Amino acid sequence: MATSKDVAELAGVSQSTVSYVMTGKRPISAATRAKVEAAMAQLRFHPNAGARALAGRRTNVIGLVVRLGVTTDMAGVLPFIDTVTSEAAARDFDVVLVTAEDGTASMLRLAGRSLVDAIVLMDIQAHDERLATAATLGIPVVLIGLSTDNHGLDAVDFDFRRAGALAVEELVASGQRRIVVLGEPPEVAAKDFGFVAGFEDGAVEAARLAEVPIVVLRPEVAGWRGMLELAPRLLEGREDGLGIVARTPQAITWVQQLMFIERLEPGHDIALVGLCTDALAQSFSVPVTNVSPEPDQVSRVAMARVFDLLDTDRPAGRIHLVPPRLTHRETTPPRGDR
Amino acid sequence: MATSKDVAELAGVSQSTVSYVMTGKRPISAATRAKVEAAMAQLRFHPNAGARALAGRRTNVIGLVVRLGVTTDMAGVLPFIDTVTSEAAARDFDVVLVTAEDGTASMLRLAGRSLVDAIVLMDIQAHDERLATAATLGIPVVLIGLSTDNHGLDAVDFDFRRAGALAVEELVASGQRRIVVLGEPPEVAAKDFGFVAGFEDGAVEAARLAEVPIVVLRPEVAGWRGMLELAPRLLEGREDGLGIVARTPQAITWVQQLMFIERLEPGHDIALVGLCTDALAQSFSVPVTNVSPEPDQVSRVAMARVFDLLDTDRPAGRIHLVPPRLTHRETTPPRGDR
DNA sequence: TTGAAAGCGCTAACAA
DNA sequence: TTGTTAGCGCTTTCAA
Repeated sequence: MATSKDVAELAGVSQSTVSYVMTGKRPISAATRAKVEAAMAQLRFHPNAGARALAGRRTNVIGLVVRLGVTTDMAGVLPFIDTVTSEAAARDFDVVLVTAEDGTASMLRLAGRSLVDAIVLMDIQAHDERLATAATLGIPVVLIGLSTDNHGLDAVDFDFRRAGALAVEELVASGQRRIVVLGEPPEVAAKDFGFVAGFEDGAVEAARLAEVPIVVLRPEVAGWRGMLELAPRLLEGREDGLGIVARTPQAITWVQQLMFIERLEPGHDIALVGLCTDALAQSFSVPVTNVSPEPDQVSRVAMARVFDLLDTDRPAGRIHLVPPRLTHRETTPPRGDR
Repeated sequence: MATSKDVAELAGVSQSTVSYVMTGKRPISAATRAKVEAAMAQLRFHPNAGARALAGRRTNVIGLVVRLGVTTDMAGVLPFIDTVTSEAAARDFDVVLVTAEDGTASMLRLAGRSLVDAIVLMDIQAHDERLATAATLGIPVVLIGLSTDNHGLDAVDFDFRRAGALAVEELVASGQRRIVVLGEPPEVAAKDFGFVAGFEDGAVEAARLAEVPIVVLRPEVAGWRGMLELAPRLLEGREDGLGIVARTPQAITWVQQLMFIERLEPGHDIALVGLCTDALAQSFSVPVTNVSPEPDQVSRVAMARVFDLLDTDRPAGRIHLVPPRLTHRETTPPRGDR
């Protein structure tokens, strides 16, 4: 591998000039810059990351800490990971991905070894033991998700509360007189994710304001079994106009399947709003009216925060909520129907 | 952050001794080792990754190059990513994740900057432009997936051909007299993934050996629409005993939904074998007899190869195929039925 | 069994 | 606008 010294020699300049051409931290004449860049290209020069990190104090790597074990739905995390890496790449940063149940040790390692410049922490729980550690790392940390105590760290999240409200508002506006929210099975609810409660609270509050009865149903057991047990209570009172809010992709699938079995027509006999990405909403046999959790948007904002904290030395502790977006599809009647 | 020099001073030894305690590359007396380790703990010492990479020539980081854009199913990649990172962590390695459509530039960067010690390349296509570059990187590269020309690189893959055969064999053994393989919509087939052809070839070959008619059906358009158009041909001749092989999670869902609509009972009126993980197979309303693509196993073997190439200097170019595993569930009748 | 010292390849003062 | 030079924190000869 060619070094910056090689480049300097070939270009007939000093090594520091090569460095300044790369970093742009001091003015370089056009002629010199051209010579250096030609030499770099000719030698296929890449600056050694280790040396760079050692001398400057930037690694150009950020750490992404995810806990896949706890994550609600697998497919759901990927858009975050994807957007985080692309946003990083756009700034010439790389991403070290850590998948650990308890990321505490990993974070201490990443920061302690000066392997990364900043950390993005995902899957935040209402009571999250990792945050105390994260706050003492000495490098910027941005949370994707909210905790009851963010320990002064910047946080970005989807506005789940507003999302729950939006789903209910759509159902009410389309004429439904009874709302059911399909909640989490006990394993997930026990995980202490703030967004589950937030979504449900938002839904309940919106129903209260609209003076429409609402009930949150939670399967006793996971899987289709739990869904079947819930079916009678779920479909109860549907003659008056029933609106179902499904909080997960899995729940959407189940509701659609249940309606097939019962020969109920989505959007006519029963209205359904799901919380899922647009792509998924469109893939169902009957396209689902959905509230999108905007993973791309959330990740993009989180990365903007990261670079913000890296460039300027702003005070941290800000919270950014990404608003939900509802798209009307075939599982809800046109507004004002009935 | 404490440095190894600080540790050396506190322990009353030289800096090189501290280094040797960490690397274990020369014998250290028990007493000295104890002193040094105490000092390291007291100072919360973490060796600086950049300095280490610069002086030694190991970064203890491996690169994982994925192309999420092209990937067939999103949820399917996560187990690979998860296992790769865990296997790395077990060896005190970190993973830099790159998501790029064309990973060529990324690989050159990762290797050129000496950011990683080795690379794992995923989503290999039959004709994969990236492999020529990968082969000249000067660091170990292990492929997850097969190409027509592996360029002398080590490759690990699931045995899709055998998997296709296994699915058909199960259906034939359970008494089905006609086999339909539900293939890919045109966008995916066009991606030139060897595993699609491999799976289908394996299925066709097995049917030929068993002298059972087989047909591969490919939806014209993506989504449920394409599925509906296929329905008549799919269900054709089911009176004689029809066995369906669904190659993707999506296809399994569709087949189950179609059977619901047609009031056909899976495992009785029609037999179904799906290619998907055990976890997914169990989550369907009727648990699906499945062939598992064993992502954990594949990733584990791939990582073993990586460390093998890193430690010893073996010749590369080996191919490892992970055998499929079929689990009988409720969508196929007990063997010998009918 | 241990220490001293010379770099690894870059960045960033300090000079000119 | 450019060059000189002193490190960054580790690994690894070479000596003892």
